[in-house]
Amino acid sequence: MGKRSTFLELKETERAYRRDLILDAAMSLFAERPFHEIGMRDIANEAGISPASIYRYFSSRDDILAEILGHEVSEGSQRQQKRLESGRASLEDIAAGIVDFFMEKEATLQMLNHFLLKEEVDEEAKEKFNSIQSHYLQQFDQVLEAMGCDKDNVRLFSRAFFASLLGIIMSFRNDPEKSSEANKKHVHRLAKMTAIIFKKGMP
Amino acid sequence: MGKRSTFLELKETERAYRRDLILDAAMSLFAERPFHEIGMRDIANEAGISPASIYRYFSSRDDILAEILGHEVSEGSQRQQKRLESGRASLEDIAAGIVDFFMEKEATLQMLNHFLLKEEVDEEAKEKFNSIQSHYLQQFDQVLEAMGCDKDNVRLFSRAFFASLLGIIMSFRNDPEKSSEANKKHVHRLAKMTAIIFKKGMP
DNA sequence: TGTACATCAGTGAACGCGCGTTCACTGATGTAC
DNA sequence: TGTACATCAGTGAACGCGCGTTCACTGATGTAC
Repeated sequence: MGKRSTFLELKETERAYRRDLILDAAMSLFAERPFHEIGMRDIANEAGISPASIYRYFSSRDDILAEILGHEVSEGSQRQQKRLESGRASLEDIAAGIVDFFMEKEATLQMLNHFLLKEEVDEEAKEKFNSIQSHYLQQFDQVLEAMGCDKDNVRLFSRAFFASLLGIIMSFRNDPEKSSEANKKHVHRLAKMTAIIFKKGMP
Repeated sequence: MGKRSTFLELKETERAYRRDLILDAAMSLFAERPFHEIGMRDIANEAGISPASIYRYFSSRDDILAEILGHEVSEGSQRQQKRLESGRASLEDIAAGIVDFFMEKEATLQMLNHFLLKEEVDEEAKEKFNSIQSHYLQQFDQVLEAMGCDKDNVRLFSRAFFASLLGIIMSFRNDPEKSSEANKKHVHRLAKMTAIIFKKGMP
């Protein structure tokens, strides 16, 4: 049985590896273009396989989106941790990090939005998204605790703060009357101000 | 020439009236169902005309959306003004009003989002949206000024505040693990807390 | 060593549906002379 | 009073396209005996 399980494991490893190849292909596309424009055929093409093959590894498009969002969020989380450990991390820095993250990853923002707004997402993907969200928010609680927020009230506070930043990014990231540089600056300014305000009001 | 212009005016009035009928039909649909589910055929049907006819009055679906959003926003604005004039209007009350407004009008929230996120909107609709947005934000500046916000710094502050509320509503309005009542309560709590924090930090 | 069978990655082509928009046309009403 | 013409609301049907997903199949690899 030892040998047999090794074979099986190998198979699973290979399978997981191919799965990742598809995800990588998709992620590299999403890094370039808005996510509405990227279909299963594009992903398949980029990965060098046929569209039908994707469904051997993922149950739906939303499933892929959720998976990618998970990757991105966990990457963002790690950056946040590092910033925290490096010491230089006021609430403003945290906010600036979040802004940078999303301004750099338009597709990720759109995916987040997709799951926050759409209702006919398939169950599997929806659950993945919920778990990503609650996982991240919990981690964010800890970040704020580490910044000195009162432990008993951190939950509400951190959710309000995070969602506020998200709203600011979504609302002002793309004002067509300004250049993209100017927009970035504007969002940063708003985020900084908000961070300062929240810091003053931190429980 | 007096008579002729009267005829023309009459015609235009009738035309505007028919236009409004279409908008009313659309609005009553959007009040019931999420806006992704409502197509031109549905609107035409509700208005009792053919889909093709709609294009005699509107240049595109986005055009209708922008128009409706305009109506809704101006209604919301009026409510806000009344609340302000009635005296009972702390920053918390303003926030609660905004939350109520959007929680009651899911489709409006989705339209707002649609214009904030999509990029291939036709020019006419885009311009309408921009004008609605900047108009509302300006009005919101005045509201905050009336609450005692420093005139020189009100712009940034009011934008940050409004976008924060929007982010909170979008993020937590629809947590599938809670009932819709519980979600509403949760959003209200977050909004209230945010309002208090912003009040403390008001320039 | 050989044969029958199971498993599974991979695929080209098609399914199915939705949906915004346009086309070519009809019919009613008003205008010019 | 009548005729020719312009204007415009309104329409049924079709266009055109996108796109997620499934189907029926092939081919390679491993397993059982």
